[in-house]
Amino acid sequence: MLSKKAQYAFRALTALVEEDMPRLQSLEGQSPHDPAVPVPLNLLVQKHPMSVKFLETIFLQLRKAGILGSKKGKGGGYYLIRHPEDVPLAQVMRVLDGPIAQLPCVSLNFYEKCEGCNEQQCGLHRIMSDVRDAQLGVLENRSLWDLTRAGR
Amino acid sequence: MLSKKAQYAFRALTALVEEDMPRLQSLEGQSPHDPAVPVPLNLLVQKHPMSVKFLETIFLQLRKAGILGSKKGKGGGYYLIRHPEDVPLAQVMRVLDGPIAQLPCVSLNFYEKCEGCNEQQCGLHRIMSDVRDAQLGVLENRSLWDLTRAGR
DNA sequence: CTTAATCCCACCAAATTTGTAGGATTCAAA
DNA sequence: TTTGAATCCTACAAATTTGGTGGGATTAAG
Repeated sequence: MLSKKAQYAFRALTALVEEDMPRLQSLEGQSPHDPAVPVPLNLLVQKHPMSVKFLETIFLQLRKAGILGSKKGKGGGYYLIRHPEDVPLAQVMRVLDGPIAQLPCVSLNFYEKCEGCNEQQCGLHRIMSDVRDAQLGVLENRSLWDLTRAGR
Repeated sequence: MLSKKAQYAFRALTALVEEDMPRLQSLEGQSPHDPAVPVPLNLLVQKHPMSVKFLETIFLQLRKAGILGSKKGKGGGYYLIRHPEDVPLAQVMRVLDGPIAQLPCVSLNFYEKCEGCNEQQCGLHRIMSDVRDAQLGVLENRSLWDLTRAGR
């Protein structure tokens, strides 16, 4: 299951993208030239009620991971560094929740050898690799942009 | 990620199936007529080192869920009620770890409505449904039997 | 100078996970 | 009928993770 952290993050990021919508739509298909406008957290929290303090720690993580940028002081806030279409959900989840795979020994980004099981001939290893591939097939190909487009 | 409980369970169940192999192979394709032989926990633990006490609580859960049967007393132990091919991994995981889905509102067996999000037009809901389907596509179609067959 | 915002870090309470302890019960075989 | 081997059951304990909170420091606009 997704942690509350990731759930809050997705809600807030959705709101952030929607806030940035006018600018993003200004140049259809091409990357916009206007710089992103920082959105303060309290604005995002108004749309989806949650603790500002908690969201603060979440967005801080996302900033350190290179997904968000920030501007301090009055008129500051957070903004997306890349186009929302270029941020797969898998990346957000890895930053906040760690591995996506069901076992450390099948994780692509958080691999750890499992002691006492020969990966070549371990049935569980093979099956969980299939599960991981199935999950990533979706999560690497859906972006923050897709979060805002409700109907298919 | 799978809990230790589920990981231990899969290891022990693999050992249990292997222990029962001669009987299962007696009638290729057809269900065997010989009754299953109870295997005591200490035998399973010898193959994959782990706490007997902990495995006890795990197998107790699996028995109450109708996956395992048990026989008490001397010569007793646990045995599979159905053919290993008829026990999808998804079922074992649900018993021990609960929901497989990433969100309660997309879970088939542990559904809970998420407050503050209209499921019809929630982008996250739609995407996580796709993830769930992708996972179940594997987990509902791989069984305890597949755990014992190493090479494809 | 004031106000609004992020930044940073420590800490905390609750929940969950990962077991352990100790006996009660059942059954087969000596 | 005694003994030993096994499951059954419940409670509890230790460790880890989760889900936050608090208090300030820093930065920047007006």
